[in-house]
Amino acid sequence: MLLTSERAGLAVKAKLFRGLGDPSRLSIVDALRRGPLTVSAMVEATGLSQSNVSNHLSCLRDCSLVVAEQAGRFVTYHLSDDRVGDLITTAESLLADVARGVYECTRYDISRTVKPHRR
Amino acid sequence: MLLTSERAGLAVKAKLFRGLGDPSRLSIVDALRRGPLTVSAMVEATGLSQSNVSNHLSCLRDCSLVVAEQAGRFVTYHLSDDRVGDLITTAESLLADVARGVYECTRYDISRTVKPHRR
DNA sequence: GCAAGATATCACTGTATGCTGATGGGGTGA
DNA sequence: TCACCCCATCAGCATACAGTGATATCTTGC
Repeated sequence: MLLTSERAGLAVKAKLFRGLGDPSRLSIVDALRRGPLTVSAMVEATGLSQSNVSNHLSCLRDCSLVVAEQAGRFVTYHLSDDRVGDLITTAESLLADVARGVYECTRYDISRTVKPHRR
Repeated sequence: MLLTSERAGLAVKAKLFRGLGDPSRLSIVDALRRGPLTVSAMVEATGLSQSNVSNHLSCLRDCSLVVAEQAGRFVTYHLSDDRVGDLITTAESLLADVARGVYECTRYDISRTVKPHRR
């Protein structure tokens, strides 16, 4: 049986993974792997609505996965730590071998991709 | 704007992270890092209900994150790939530095830990 | 000061998904 | 073959959470 401290540790780890476990958020983090971006650049890059991107950024910022820097009217975001990108890299490597299995996993809605905002 | 192929890639990656993004599933995977376990051993280790563990295993199995082996009445599970454990290790390393931020992230319900099954 | 642009916030809604309890199925030993 | 484990499956329920649209906040240039 798990100890309370173990439970808490697991919860935090799960939250970290969950932070990356949404297609929209992941697309944001993924875009930031190539370098810092402003919010509007991310809106452009991901095709998500501005409020949606901003909401996700709020979450990622609270979680210390990204860091914001105000520059005039613009706010530039970058990844807080190289290991955030490392997680994605490792995931890609793993998926190169087991992607089919993950793709066919029916527990999560397979149609759920990054949904571009109309307009 | 994202291409369709990029969208699909992101969706699969997100699903992988999401697989690890639930405290109950993560507790199962985490337990398996120390070696193969039967379902009943996982029920014992995590404190989750049998059906709950089995449901999560079904998902993890479909996603090729764990592998099942029948041995008599028992079914033994082990991680499909070392990189699954690597993801958790990297996450732990990262969290050693930014855990407070993740912990305080309010977008996800902070009270959501591994919920032991009564009885 | 004011208009315009960039970003953040908020309430609301629909839906995905985690948990449960009951049941089914398959293997095993007596 | 029959009782007993071990595990899988399924329907139902409750709820967390992603997306939207409207609005607020902040900055800059005029």
